[in-house]
Amino acid sequence: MAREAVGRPPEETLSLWKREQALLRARVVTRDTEAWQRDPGFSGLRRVGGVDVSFVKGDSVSACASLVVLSYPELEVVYEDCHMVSLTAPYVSGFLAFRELPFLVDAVQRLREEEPQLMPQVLLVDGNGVLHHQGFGVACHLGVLTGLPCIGVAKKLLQVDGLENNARHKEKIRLLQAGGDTFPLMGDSGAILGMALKSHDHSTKPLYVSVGHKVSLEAAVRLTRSCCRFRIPEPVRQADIRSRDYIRRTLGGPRPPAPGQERQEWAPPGSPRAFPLWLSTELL
DNA sequence: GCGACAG
DNA sequence: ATCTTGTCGC
Repeated sequence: MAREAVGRPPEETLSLWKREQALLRARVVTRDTEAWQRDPGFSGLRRVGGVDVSFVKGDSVSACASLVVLSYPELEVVYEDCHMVSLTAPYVSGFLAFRELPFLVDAVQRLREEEPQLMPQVLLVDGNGVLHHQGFGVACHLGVLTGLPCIGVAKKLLQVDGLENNARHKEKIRLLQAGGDTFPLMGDSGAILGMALKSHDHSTKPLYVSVGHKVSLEAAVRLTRSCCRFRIPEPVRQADIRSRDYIRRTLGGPRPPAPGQERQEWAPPGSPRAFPLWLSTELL
C-alpha cells in the first residue's frame, strides 16, 4: 500500500520541531569524551557503526532502516540490522531527524538488547551534526538520544549561516590535493561548523564532516578519513548497500501504484496531526 | 517566475 | 532519497 508523504507539515508542527531542537541542543557535547579519540592511531577503538535509510522507489513512505557495525581497523561487518519501516513525516530541509531518527533509535535499542557487546563506540551518520540551521542536525539528535558518540557525514554542503556552495567554495575544493586534505567551514558567526574533507586521493567531491556528539571535530575528521576505502566511509557505505539489498530481496522489484491511495495530503492546520511528532518527551 | 534544497 | 547502463579510465 504505497503512500506518498508530500507537501509541507503545518507551521505549528515545524514550530514544535524547532523547539525540540533548541531544547536538545543544550545536551550536545562537542569534545572528545573517550580515550581512543585522543590516540594518534585510535588505539582502543574496535567497533564503528553506520546508519542509513533507503527508500522504495516511487514510494516515499516505505523504507529500510539499517544499522551496521564494523570492526576497526579492519572495517569488516560484524553486525547488520535491516528493518522495513513506514516513514510518516515528510523530508523538510533542517528537519531530517524527525523523518528518519525514530527508526535509527529503534535499531540502536535492538542492538542494546540483543547484542550489547557489539555496541559501536562511535556512529557515522548520513547527514550533518552541528553544521545545521539550528546547530542540531540528525547526527547530534541521534547522539543525544542514544548517548553514543556520533559524527555527521554529509555528501553535500548544507548552506547555512552564510556558507554557500559558490565559486569561492568550489575553488577551495579544487585546491584540495590528497586524500585527507581539508578546509574549515566557518559560518558568519565565526564558528567553525565543520570541515570539507577530500576522503581519498581521486575524489572530486568532498565530504562535509561535522560534530554530532561526544567527539571533537578534529577526531571526527580523522576517524572519517580512516574509515574511507572509497569516497563514502565504509560504515555508512555498508549501511547504504545493505539497506538497498534488503529492499530488493523483500520487494523483488517495482510495484504498481495502489489505485486510490497514491497520495496522502497533509491535514489542514487546526485539525488533528496526521503523523506522530516523535518528540523526545514521547520517546523517553 | 526562479532559485534553493542534509536525506 | 530516487529516476538510470554502459562505459571510460586507473
